Amino acid sequence: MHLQSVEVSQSPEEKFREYLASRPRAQRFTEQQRDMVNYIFSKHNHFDADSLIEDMKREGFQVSRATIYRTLNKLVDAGLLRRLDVGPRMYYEHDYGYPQHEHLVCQRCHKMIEFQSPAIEDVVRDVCRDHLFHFEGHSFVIRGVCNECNRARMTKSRLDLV
Amino acid sequence: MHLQSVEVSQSPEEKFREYLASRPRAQRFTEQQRDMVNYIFSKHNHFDADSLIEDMKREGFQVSRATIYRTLNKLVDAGLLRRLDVGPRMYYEHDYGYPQHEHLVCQRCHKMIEFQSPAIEDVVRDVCRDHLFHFEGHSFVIRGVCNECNRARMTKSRLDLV
DNA sequence: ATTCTTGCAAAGCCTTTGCAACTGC
DNA sequence: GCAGTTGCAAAGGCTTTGCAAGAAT
Repeated sequence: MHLQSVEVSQSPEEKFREYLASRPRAQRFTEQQRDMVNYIFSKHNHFDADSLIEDMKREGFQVSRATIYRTLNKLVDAGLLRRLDVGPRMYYEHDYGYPQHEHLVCQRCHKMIEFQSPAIEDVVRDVCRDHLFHFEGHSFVIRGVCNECNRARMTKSRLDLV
Repeated sequence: MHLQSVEVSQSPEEKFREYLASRPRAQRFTEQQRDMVNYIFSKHNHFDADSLIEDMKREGFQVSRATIYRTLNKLVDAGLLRRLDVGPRMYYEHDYGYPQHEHLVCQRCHKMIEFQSPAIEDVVRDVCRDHLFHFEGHSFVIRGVCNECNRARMTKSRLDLV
């Protein structure tokens, strides 16, 4: 179901501490931040700020909306999370320890399916070279309806005919 | 600079009228809508709602924010415009009479550079087939810094060294 | 002790919407 | 004249932020 993880030498928590310590003015590592990093990296999910808040609260963690947003931004800066700018809200996913990939997004159930494509990496490299464009990142999203939702729809329309 | 246009048999205005007339309950074609269609298709630009309002007002057209938003949605439904979900606001570009393409987005000057890539079309087709995914659309955005901004930056840093 | 983080609520930003007046057909 | 459109201002949805209290180093 998931793509294969990449070898990493530090835990996400260690990597985040290192990032915080390396800032021009050292930033602090708090309990809530530690809980967030560990919670996020204990799962492999695409998530948004709201569902993270809801899930962590349900599991008994102390989290506030403002701190979630602030820490998510730091985690993106630190290279631990990737931001997926798809639709009206931001989604996040593991960056650290997880390979570059692209997404299929189902417009009915909002599931995200990951896939890897060397061909796309090639296109990115060639296009940036041709345009003397300094690459910083890319996002590739295919929108549509996943197999399950499609089957549900077909079953329903067959029933409608009866 | 631009990609080559595609042959079309109707004017954008005609195509929009046809779309409006074909709705379950026929919708009306108003003066402000006509002005918008003609204004938008008289230029080739990526634009957002705000800049469209500003530009049209500057050229003496009567436009209101609510109507701009409402009409942009209709133009997307009608297949005249494509919506580019990049960054915090929506951008729009011609769909009718313009070929499918992808974008490089400069993070300094926000310029969008278009490019076409058959390889990407192939990847889309293959991936959707493999995942039994019903394709509805895709978006591919490469983020980075364009050549001009890069040169400006390099010139500046050279000056800084003096 | 100092400086950063937190949490609340308020503000910001973009987009949508309720409603009364208006207008295309 | 009916049904859809407009324009205003208000509301909505998501994210950021000012500030006073609290915590990390």
